[in-house]
Amino acid sequence: MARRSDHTREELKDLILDTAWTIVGKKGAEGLTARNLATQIGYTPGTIYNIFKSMDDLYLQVNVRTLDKLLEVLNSKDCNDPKKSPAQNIKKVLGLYMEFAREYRPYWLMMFLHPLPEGRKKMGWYQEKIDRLFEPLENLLEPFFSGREKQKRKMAARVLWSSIHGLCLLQETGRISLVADKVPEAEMVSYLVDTFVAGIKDNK
Amino acid sequence: MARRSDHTREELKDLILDTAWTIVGKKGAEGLTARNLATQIGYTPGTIYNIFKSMDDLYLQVNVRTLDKLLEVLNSKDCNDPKKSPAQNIKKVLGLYMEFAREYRPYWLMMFLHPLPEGRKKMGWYQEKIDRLFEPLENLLEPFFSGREKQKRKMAARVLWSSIHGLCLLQETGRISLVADKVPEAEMVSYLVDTFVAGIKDNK
DNA sequence: ATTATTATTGAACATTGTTCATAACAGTGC
DNA sequence: GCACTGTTATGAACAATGTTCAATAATAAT
Repeated sequence: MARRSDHTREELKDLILDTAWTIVGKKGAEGLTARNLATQIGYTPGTIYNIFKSMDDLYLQVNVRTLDKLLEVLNSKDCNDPKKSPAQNIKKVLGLYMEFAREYRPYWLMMFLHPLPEGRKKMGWYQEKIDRLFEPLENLLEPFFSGREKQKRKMAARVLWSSIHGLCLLQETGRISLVADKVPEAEMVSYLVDTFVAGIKDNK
Repeated sequence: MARRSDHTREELKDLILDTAWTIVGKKGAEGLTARNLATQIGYTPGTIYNIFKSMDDLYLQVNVRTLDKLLEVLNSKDCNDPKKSPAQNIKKVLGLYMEFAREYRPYWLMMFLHPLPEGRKKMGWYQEKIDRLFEPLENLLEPFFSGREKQKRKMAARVLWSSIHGLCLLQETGRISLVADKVPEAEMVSYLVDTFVAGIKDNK
């Protein structure tokens, strides 16, 4: 039996979350089971339930960590270089997104593919956090829209974001052989942005 | 005990598949369990394993059915109306895709979200079937590319398809509040196609 | 009828998440 | 030191998963 004073409640929470993080990194979301996790930290399944309401709760916390990392990346200075054209900055931010999806694949897949718990509607704070994913793009699209086209700009950001998101999903799940005939994915991002941006300009 | 001559092997396969289909429709992929299915057809779990190698095998067969339906829709005459502009036809086919995703949501989600079995790489025929999803778009994009730009046309089709796919995924999983401020999704499709097509023309 | 074949069964196993009475512990008061 | 109190970790137990496989029931063949 683990000594109950080995860790404070706070330490234990961190320990569980950290261990969960490395498990997901190594074996994916499927590998994150209560018993597996408990064994690794030298406790038993029940302990986890003293700290987290459920496994889904723990999954969510891992997702939050992933989301925070992603938001940090997308808000980096590199994506708002005044010396570069808007299109270049947009390419940069979308490229960073794609890079993140690959580098943190198991976490990223967990965030978007792993089954969600039922009562997910009550977590407004989580939704708001996710919605912040659009902000960098919205800002970068500013030069292309007038002040009263804010609505349209928001829509453009969401459509563009969905596009890159769809590309990543097909890429990372391997469900569809996207890069048929060996077209590098970076070229696809580039093509998407160039075409879309050109379309925005032209479509006014 | 069910009489062994109640159904031929072939009838049994159809019965299982049909029942599986309705279960997924009602309760989603999660509701499709061996025991649940077996009970509904008046047999026992073991019987399913006489017909299908595993539950994953059965999942795959359901996906095949879904995929066939989808391919049929996307290849309908409505998407190749010579009286309409290419952009209008493209809108039509993407709109049909989105409609399908909503109408057949549980099946569509199962196809793209449900965990895949490990040895999925060996099923070339399934991959080829999925790849046929791009064909309608590739054809509709023909007017915009010269004969020797076939490669580029393929890429454009994949990028555009991924875009609508990403939109649908975010929509149907409800993970992200895409339609913030009540922008109808049809408007987003319209905007995507108009912008993208305008970009193609301009970007040459 | 007897035998051979084959389809169906259902108990069994290894996994899940989850609960909860109980035991082990740390602290407090005397 | 001892008894009491409150917290924390436990691990057995429950339900439900996919899956296997010897036993059995139903049919076909002889």
